[in-house]
Amino acid sequence: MTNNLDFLKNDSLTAASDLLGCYLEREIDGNIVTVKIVETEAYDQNDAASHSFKGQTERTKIMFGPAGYLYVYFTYGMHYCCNIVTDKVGVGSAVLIRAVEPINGIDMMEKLRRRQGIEISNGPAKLCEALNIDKTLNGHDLSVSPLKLLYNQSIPKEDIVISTRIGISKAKDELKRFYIKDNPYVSRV
DNA sequence: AGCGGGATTTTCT
DNA sequence: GAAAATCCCGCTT
Repeated sequence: MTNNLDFLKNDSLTAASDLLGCYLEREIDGNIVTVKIVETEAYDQNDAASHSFKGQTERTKIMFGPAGYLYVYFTYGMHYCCNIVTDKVGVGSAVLIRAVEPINGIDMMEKLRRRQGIEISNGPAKLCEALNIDKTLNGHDLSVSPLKLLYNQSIPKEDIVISTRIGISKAKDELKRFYIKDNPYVSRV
C-alpha cells in the first residue's frame, strides 16, 4: 500500500479499474475510519451522462483540475456522492465511488448511518454518509488528512467485473462500471 | 420480492 | 421550472 497517487493521472476508465481495492482513510473526531473501494464508475468529458459533458461550470470545475482531488456533489435534494478526479488538468473526468467495504471504525459508521451490515456502505450516497462526507470536502486533496486515498494493488484482473452503469438516464449502455467479483458490498449485480 | 412514491435542493435551461 | 450519477418506506403480490 502506498500513498503515490500517480495512477490517477490516467484516463478515467483505467483509473476506475485501478481504484478497486484501494483504501480510504477518514478522520472523524480524532477517530480513524478505513474502508476498501469495491465498486466504481468512470465519467469523462465525451460522456453524455457526465457532469463535465457540457464543459466546465462553477459546479464541475473540480473535475477539470488535477487528479487526486475529491469532487462531491449534492443530488435528489438529500444525498451527497463522491468522485475522485482523474486524468490531466483541463480534462473533465472523474470516478464515482459507488460502494466500499468497512475495514476499521465500523462502530462509527454504524452510528452515522443508523444501519448495520451491508447497509452501511453499499451505495454511493450511503458511503458518503458513513464517512461523513459533505460539500465541505469538495476539492479536498486526497493525499492529506482528514481524508486520504491509499493505493493498494491487490485485486487480480480475473476478480474485476466490468458492466453497464447504474442510476443514470443517458448513455446507460456504456461499460464503465467496475466492481470486485462476489464482494457483498457491491450495490447491485 | 417487487413496485411506487416521497423527500428536498442544487444546477442548468 | 424540471431534472437529477439516490435512498427508504410502505403497500401489493
